[in-house]
Amino acid sequence: MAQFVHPATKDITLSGVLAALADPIRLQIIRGLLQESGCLSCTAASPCPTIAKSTLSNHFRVLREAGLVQTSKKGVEHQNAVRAADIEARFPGLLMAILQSSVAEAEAGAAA
Amino acid sequence: MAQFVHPATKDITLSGVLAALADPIRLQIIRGLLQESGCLSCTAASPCPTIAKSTLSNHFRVLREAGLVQTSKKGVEHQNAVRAADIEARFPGLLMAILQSSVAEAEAGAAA
DNA sequence: TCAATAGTTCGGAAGTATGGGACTATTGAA
DNA sequence: TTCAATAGTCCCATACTTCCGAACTATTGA
Repeated sequence: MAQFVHPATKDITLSGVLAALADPIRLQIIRGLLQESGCLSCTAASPCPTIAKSTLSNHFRVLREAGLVQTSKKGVEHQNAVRAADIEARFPGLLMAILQSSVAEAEAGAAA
Repeated sequence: MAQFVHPATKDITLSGVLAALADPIRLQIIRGLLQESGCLSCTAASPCPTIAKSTLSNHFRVLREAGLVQTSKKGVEHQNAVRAADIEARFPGLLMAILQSSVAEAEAGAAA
């Protein structure tokens, strides 16, 4: 297993990023990671405890392959961090706009 | 068939928008529509002539249901327009950020 | 060495995309 | 009115992805 395959910054695709963030669970994972200033284990980053481990593992694989998170093995856990700087370098403003939209949507939903 | 069902502005979801734009073909359709200042027929908006009509129709259905385009019947054709103002009202800056990222990606690809 | 914990991988069920062909609706000509 | 042409949609079969449970691997600690 060793280390995971992460795409280079230049290999991050817009479609990949959008597809990864189109899933509400994955978007929440990213939001959670950013709130905790990065570095959470997979289960700690799960937005909802009923999700099966295998499903969660799959979500993290998608996020890794999209270039959104960097995973490194640390003992028995995996440390996950958002590659915010890489995303910003490749697609300036994109991640911020999506996260702000996510907040806007949550607020509108709460107000309704 | 009459008119199509378009979601209200407040019913546009972030996941729906991201999922719709995660497909490169649909993203190109949106870019094409915006370049032509809206209003293109379905086949005219197709980025590539080899796509089957049924597939194209399906892409437009996804875009409509996501709230990204407004389709109205005009004679034998369908007029498609991007709901830029609605998207901007619901998710300020989002569409612009995605489109700019799309341009950035195309330029980086061309430079490589 | 054995148990516990954190993730990954495998396999089946359910949902989703693609494209071919048939269908509907409008237009224009005979 | 009737017929052909054109623009899209609907239906179906095939192929691919997603989700979850179960089995597996790797690390830690007793």
